[in-house]
Amino acid sequence: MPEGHSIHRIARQFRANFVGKRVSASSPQGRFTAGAAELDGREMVAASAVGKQLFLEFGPKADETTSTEAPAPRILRVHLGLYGAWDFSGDISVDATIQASDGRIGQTNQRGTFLEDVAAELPTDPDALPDALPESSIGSIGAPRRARLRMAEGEKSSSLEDWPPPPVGAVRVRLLTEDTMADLRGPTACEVLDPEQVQQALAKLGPDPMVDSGKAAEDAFVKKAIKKPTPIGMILMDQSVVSGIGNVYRAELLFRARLDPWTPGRDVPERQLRALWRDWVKLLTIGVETGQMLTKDDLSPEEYRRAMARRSERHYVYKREGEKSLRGRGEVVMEDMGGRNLYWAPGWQKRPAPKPPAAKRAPKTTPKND
DNA sequence: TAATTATGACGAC
DNA sequence: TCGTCCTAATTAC
Repeated sequence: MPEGHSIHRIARQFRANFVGKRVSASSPQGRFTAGAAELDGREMVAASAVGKQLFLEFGPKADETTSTEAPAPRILRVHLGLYGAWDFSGDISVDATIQASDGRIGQTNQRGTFLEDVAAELPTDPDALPDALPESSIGSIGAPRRARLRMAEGEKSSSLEDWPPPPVGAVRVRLLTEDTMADLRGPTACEVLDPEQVQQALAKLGPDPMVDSGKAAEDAFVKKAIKKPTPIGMILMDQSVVSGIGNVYRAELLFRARLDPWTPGRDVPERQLRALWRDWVKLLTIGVETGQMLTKDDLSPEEYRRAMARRSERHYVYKREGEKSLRGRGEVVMEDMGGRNLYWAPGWQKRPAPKPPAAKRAPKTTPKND
């Protein structure tokens, strides 16, 4: 689930429902007891995402405010890895456009109740998505899990006395305020850092369109990618080159760019690298606003409705091996690239001609043939 | 009930 | 290039 768009949505959720509140931190699973104790009782003062990493900043402990030294903020850094997830419950302030485990599309209300009838109000024009979604969608959770549905169903019989709900499964960290709760399961990274360590973590990351906007960000991506001998399909997954792209967005970006994933970065024309960055900006924006990795953009209203209902209908090539109905854009194959499944359409995605070796003094006219 | 799978990243050779 | 870590849902048996 978690490519870059999910993490930005999770950060939004924390900003909406946790920042500015005092937090009780615990580790029901027991694997993060010391870290939780260090955060327990602090106020969450900021929440942000860079690429696939989440940073939750906490203020000083109560007894630190009297200390002569400047109180050190503590930052919880979380990386969800392949299957980590945050589950929110309580007075979660936003309504999220979500897809339930059974494929239904709808929204959640403040206590996670699944509401189906709002699906009809969704815009049918994919290009209109980022601007057309109602304001209430901001701050929603990431992809829902069955657990959220159970929670929603349980709401009917539950009462306020059940608060907080008992942890279900292996909860690494539970963050609890008076009226909201966040449970973290299965992260690949979860640690408490000081500000300097945060800077070190950030320094390893390439630009993230949600954080680094404008030409400087695009240039930073191009500058790194254009000199690498590595296949562009690997480069897009390299978080030190560009942040937030995972296996789905990688495959879809390259299909949309008509670019052979095996093309070495240094053989990709600069204008095509710039186009890749701009398409990433577009796809990430849609992802953050909708919570879905919607990577097709030539859909009829009917196709759009189907894409919202079925994940497989949202992508051109990801997990579409054997797919032949690409409207003349070839057939999808699956290959291994660096230990990950790569999906692409060889008939459609081309390798640009390698650049001619750079001459010492580039002649203005066409060089003569020897 | 067991095996498989996953939208990730790291470290040992 | 491997193996490893972490969890839950899905699929196979």
